[in-house]
Amino acid sequence: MNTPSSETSTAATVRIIASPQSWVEGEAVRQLEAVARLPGMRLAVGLPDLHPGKGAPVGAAFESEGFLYPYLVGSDIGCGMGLWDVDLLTRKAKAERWAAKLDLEGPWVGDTDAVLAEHGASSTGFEAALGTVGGGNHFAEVQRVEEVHDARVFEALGLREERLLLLVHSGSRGLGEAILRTHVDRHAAGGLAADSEEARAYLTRHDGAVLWAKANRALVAQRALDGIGATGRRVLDVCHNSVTPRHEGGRVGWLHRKGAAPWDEGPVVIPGSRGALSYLVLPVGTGEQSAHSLAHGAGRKWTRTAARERLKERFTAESLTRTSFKSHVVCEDRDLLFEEAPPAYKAIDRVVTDLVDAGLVRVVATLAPVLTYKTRSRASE
DNA sequence: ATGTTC
Repeated sequence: MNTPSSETSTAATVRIIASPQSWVEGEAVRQLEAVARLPGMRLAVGLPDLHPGKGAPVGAAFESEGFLYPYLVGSDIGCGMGLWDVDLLTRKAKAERWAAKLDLEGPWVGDTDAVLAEHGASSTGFEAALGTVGGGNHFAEVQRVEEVHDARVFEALGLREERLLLLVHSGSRGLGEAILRTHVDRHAAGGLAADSEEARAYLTRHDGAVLWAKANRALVAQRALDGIGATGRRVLDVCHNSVTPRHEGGRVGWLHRKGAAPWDEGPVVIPGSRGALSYLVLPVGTGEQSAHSLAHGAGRKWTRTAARERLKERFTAESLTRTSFKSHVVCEDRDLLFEEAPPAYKAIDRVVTDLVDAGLVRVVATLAPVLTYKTRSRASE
């Protein structure tokens, strides 16, 4: 038998950061292992919200060398979470009134070029979607502070227990999808040599989409704040779908995040389902074991189809527009309401506990939903 | 996830 060496050992390290209590679907693990066998792959990490995706798993981070993989980033390049401190007291919240009126559908009427420029982004031809949350698991949510666990960090962020917050989950809409399609048409799920012209071209468009998505979250926030008659200050904004270079010891590693929040960009919010707490956490430790990444949410437990089938038997659509927190959900797409219902997701407290136990984060505060905006009916457009 | 299913 040959002595193992770096030359003969090509498989990446596979690591799943989840306690036995955190249920992870077998298919997600198989997908993680398949990604680990791709050329150049060094490390494949599943976070506790790991679940199956289209070919590659979601809730995962991958480090490669020499090759990068647009397919692993997926179509929603730049997707992420932004948190705003709202200049309004929680006791002044008018959730029911806001739920009846708030409307973020349709193109935003204003100077989109100026909004993009503010965020270092430029026009792409997809500006009709700028300022819209999109579909799937995207949302804009007004939240209140449930409990402060680390007052020092909470106050250092300029936050106040009695004030509302706004969390926006959205991405690059049709732009990222178009960028991935260009790649997939030619290479399918195959990667690109990192030093190739095609890789440079992809990364240029990718970086543009990351900035565009950040601008999009800011405009969604502005529209939502206008809708509730408030102003806000952005506290944080992190991307969980991207590929970025990491320079270590003269080598360049490519860090792919697919539904994985950054460990190395300060505090992040890890949202639960739309009927659960969200966690404001501070990354701690070294981040090495988790590829400098964190869980990005609760993680889907049931497929969209399974959620529709199971939950339509148990709940009326009307009942799902209110939550156990007495918060309101604006979701006039009936199927989406069932697909995104809380039972379709894993328990967020377990996911966050796993991150705490792994020495990756400290909980700063928990945030409870007041009003979740998913979508108004298309008929109103 | 998606100017989706003109």
